[in-house]
Amino acid sequence: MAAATIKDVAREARVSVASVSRALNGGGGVTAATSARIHAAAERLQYIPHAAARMLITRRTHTIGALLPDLYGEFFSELIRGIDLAARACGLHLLVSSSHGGAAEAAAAVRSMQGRVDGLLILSERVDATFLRANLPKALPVVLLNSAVSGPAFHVLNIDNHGGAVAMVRHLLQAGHRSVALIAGPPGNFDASERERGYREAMAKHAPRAALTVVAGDFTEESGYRAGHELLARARRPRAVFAANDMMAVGCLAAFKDAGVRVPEDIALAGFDDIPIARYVTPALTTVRVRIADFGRLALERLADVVEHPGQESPSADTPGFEIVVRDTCGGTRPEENS
Amino acid sequence: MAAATIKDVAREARVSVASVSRALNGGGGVTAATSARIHAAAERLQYIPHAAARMLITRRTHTIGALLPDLYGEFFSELIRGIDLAARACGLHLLVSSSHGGAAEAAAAVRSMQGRVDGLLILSERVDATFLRANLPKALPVVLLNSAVSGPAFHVLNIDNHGGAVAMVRHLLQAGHRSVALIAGPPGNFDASERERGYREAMAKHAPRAALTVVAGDFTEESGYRAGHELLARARRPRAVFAANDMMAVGCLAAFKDAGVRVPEDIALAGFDDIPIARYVTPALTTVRVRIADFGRLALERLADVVEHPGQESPSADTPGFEIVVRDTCGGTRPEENS
DNA sequence: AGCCCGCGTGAAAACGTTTACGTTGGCGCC
DNA sequence: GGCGCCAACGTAAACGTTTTCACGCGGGCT
Repeated sequence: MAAATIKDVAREARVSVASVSRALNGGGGVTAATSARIHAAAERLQYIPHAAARMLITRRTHTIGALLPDLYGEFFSELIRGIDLAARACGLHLLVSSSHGGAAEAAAAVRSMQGRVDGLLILSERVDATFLRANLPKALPVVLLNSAVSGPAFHVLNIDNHGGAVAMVRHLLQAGHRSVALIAGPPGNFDASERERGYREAMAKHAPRAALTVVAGDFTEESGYRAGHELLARARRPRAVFAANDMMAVGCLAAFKDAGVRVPEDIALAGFDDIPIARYVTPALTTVRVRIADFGRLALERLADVVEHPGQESPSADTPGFEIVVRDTCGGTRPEENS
Repeated sequence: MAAATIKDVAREARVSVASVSRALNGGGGVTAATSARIHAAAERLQYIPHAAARMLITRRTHTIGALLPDLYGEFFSELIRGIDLAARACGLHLLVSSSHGGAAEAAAAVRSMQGRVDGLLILSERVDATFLRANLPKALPVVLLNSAVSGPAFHVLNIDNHGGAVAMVRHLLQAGHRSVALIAGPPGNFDASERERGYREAMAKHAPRAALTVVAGDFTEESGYRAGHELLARARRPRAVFAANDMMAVGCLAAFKDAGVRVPEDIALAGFDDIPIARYVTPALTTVRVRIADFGRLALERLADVVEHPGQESPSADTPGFEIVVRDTCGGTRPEENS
């Protein structure tokens, strides 16, 4: 038997479809008595409004789309978690679409989401302003995550890469380490460049006379391992190393272990992200934790706001908080761990 | 300017809307010439069919819903990844809905997905056969993941908990350890009970004279830690410990370390899941890896099949493969690591 | 030559909902 | 008591698509 429609409910409750719609959607204009009769009828028939029909007439899908490059690893797991939680809180559905390497794929994904979503959450390296303008109807609300595109045209939400890096480098310096080297992230990457900027800025401010040491990396464990060996081979070893993300720090730690260099006695080490593994390597990794789930939540709330009140003011620079999580790899004083 | 509709395209191409629909949906009955004209017009107007209208008339959403208990951690990250990949391959959208602790929440989630999806992928402890029958229109295709509900009524897809446990226990025994203890998972849990069943079966078969040792756990790191101490306090320490999941194994490892017990010299240890952390603890954890992404892929493909060909035969017992990943905690011979 | 078939096309119904607009009845007010 | 107004409710249009049906027409068959 096919699902009950609004007409069935109307017939059952001996009213018109209009009254059913009004009673069920709460928009007044219905006697308490009839409303009760309608609700009873709906309950009896197990009536569930047909979402598509409602979308069609309302032009609202109550769904937001999340466009991600790939959801491999803990970062995206946490991100989606935060987004999902917030979506549920806002009464919105979440349509995810990930794993598009190329711009063409991303374009196809965007296009296929047309009309299924009220707004779009986009986190992708490939996506820049021109791409967006080419592939998006400008009516569709969009919030960009961790994106280099700026300007008042789009809403952007970034992790505090810069602030976190500054805080960590300052922490290392204040722990007594004179020189801090950086293992950088991949060249084109926005997060990577922001973290490097933070490193340079903090060094310039708090250790203006120290030499800057930057070795290349690409956010992978292997690149961290290589970078670790490269640092050890240098004439003047740094006293501390700040890896632009945790995976590289883990690789670097392995390199130090293999070389018989003690951490943190011989050299201090810190990462960025606070992935779960950071807690379990030995010694446990000092890192900067960014509240990824909060990040996702903020992004969705912002998008929901834009969807609800279109044509509002230009983007505010909201960022989720971060914390320096001091564990065993950085030496110096060790405040309590904030779990 | 509002988005172009099929009528606009029809006017632009000087044909009727019916022909536009036919031309664009590929279902013959249109001259090559007119088809070309229609495609050109559609291109010119940037026409994108309105998804809701299509759903309404077609009764197909080209979307499948994934109902998960919570997407915290690597397991769900991988699972969604596999599902998403397969969904893209099948040309389906993915609507996720997670984080429903209670049955009431799950029911609400299911209800709100009504009409938005062609099928449902459900992974939830709370969901049993009666719940499903109460909350689902029986027309909606459903595939249950890792669920205890059996019978021909529903399609079920399970991880090979039993097989993995059997294989691991056998491996430990063949590595020369006489006695193997089990750190069990939470009592009501389906995965946990299946793994315990595998443990008992393998012990009965390969070490019928050995004593069975089972200590309680609940899949958390803390419970593993407690279990580790409990095992050490026993009069007769087992030679090997099989933890029903990796997190407990990690906790147990910490307990052994704290107690000065060497792994694997004094006691061997193995886990289940192969979470990323397993590789990074020292010594690296031997465990059984289940291909979670494959699991998600299989589940979605199965669901897509059911959606496409409804009323087919009862569920086949498809399960994703697993591998014993031998690392450093189990002693004995060490084959190559298969990464 | 007449007939029928099939192909290309158009008109219109249908999907289930919301909502603008009538229509009714009851009630207060003069 | 009549007039008008408001609340409650019904009617019907509209959303954008697919799909069924009918129509015209050209050509191959008998």
